[in-house]
Amino acid sequence: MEYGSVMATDLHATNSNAETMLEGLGRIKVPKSSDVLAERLKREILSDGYTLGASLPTERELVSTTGLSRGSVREALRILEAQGLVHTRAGRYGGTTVSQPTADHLASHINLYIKGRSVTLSALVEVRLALEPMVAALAAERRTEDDLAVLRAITKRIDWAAENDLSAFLEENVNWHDAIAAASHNDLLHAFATSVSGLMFEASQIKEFASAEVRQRVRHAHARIFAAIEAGDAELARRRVERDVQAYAAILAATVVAASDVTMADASREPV
Amino acid sequence: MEYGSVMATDLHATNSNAETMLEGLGRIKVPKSSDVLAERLKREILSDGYTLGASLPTERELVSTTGLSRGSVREALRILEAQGLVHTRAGRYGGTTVSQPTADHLASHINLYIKGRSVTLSALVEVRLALEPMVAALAAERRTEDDLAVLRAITKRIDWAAENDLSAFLEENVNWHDAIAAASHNDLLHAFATSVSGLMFEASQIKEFASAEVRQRVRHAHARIFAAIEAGDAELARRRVERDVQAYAAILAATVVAASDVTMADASREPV
DNA sequence: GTTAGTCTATGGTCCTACAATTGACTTGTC
DNA sequence: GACAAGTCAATTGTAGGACCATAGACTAAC
Repeated sequence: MEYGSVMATDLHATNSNAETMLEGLGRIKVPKSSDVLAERLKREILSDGYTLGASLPTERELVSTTGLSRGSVREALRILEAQGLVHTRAGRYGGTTVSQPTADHLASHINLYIKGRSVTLSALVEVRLALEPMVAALAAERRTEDDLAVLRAITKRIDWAAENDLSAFLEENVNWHDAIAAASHNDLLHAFATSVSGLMFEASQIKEFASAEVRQRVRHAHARIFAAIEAGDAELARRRVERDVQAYAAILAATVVAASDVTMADASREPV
Repeated sequence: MEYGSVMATDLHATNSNAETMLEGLGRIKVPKSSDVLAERLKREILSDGYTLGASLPTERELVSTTGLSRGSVREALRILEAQGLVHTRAGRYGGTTVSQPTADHLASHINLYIKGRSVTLSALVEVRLALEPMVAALAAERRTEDDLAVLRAITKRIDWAAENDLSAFLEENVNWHDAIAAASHNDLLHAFATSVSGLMFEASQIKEFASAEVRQRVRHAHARIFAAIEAGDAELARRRVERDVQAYAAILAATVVAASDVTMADASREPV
């Protein structure tokens, strides 16, 4: 009862003034079906229950309930997967299940932003200067015995690598900072700090500025920071880290001719 | 020399020792073709030239060069699109072009992480306490006249909304913090600070704790912070923001019974 | 009871065909 | 000559079908 021939001139009605009767509506965007589905599923996952391991409908069920093709459904699922919201397994009793974005996932996107946008090294230093002191203060307040044990183990490896294996030294250095961030017991802060300082040290690597003197300094700074965290002195840890980061930034700026011009467009790591 | 039949009872090995000759290789994972392609393209986009607007090969070209099906190619492109690395347009002379992840994009992923992982409100406060003082200090050093003009305009709207429209008040409050972050002229810091404080105020909204007294306090704090930034006094701006954030956190903690137990699992906004 | 094989629902991949889109090109009209 | 309208063609968007690969559960055999 809705498609009388009378209405034939309604939609794509041959020219005439069909447009002028519509006022301000600018640039209508027609979303892709996969985007729409992805958005709807995301909404459901976030708002509703959908506890952690819960299963979404199978692809073929989604096809029949949404009326879309399987290809579109799969594209939507790839989007959700890229966002870290779902995980799919093949095989019987497989399917797509709800999952949580991991810290690595977030770090990967942060890295993409930094590299893609050519964020300057000096901007990175500023962010690090904001994050790391807080990380250290919280770590001092909350570190467990396990946290300390991990830090001691890393310190031992750093001591060895400092005189034997340069790239191992840099890698363990990243691990050290990661362990401190973990000891803060604040997931979000951990993810932020890790990806930022990870990229900083990556930049250090391509600049090859880790001279013997610098390595010595780093070890000394680590020892002082560790002591403050071990003692549970938040303010002391904060101040020492602040000094360390500033010193590191100064060295980096002195090594690189003009740090403010350096961007992060270099070799691509493999984060996710 | 290590797999005598004597050791046959090792794994679940009754039949033959075919496995034992292979040493440590655990759990072989077979990646999906779309993931492989997405990874390769991402690598090329990040490392190589591929200047901003550059065009990737068409879908059908990718099909013929990679040997994959068009469906797999499209899934790979959806992944890259979700990462903000490419943008596709239909039609002749359309295709997929290289783009940069936007700040909104990054903020969206941060929000997903926070909501998905049920980050606590107190953790959010800590991160904010790390970021905002630095934001204010940089803003004081670098703010342009335009930045100040924007802030003045927002302040005016806030003053009006504070006594007339509660939800507008909260929204403009977010805008105010966003404007400060923009004035820091550090993209990464801006993105971090905006999404974190955005979520904080979202939490405030569902707690409906913006009493008349709180609104008055907020306006007063804004005025003091603005004055410091306008004067270009970085240290003053830092201290004042620090105090403000702490005060805000205290009020929030007092309103909510136990702030450390509150998570960010509420209605889903629409970020990207 | 342990092993080996079979079953089957599910995702993974490929193929083909057509619809929708859109910028460039061509033609027409004044 | 300038502007409008229409045509064209390459490209993405979508649908539908077919088959392969995977992997947990079940069953049978030893």
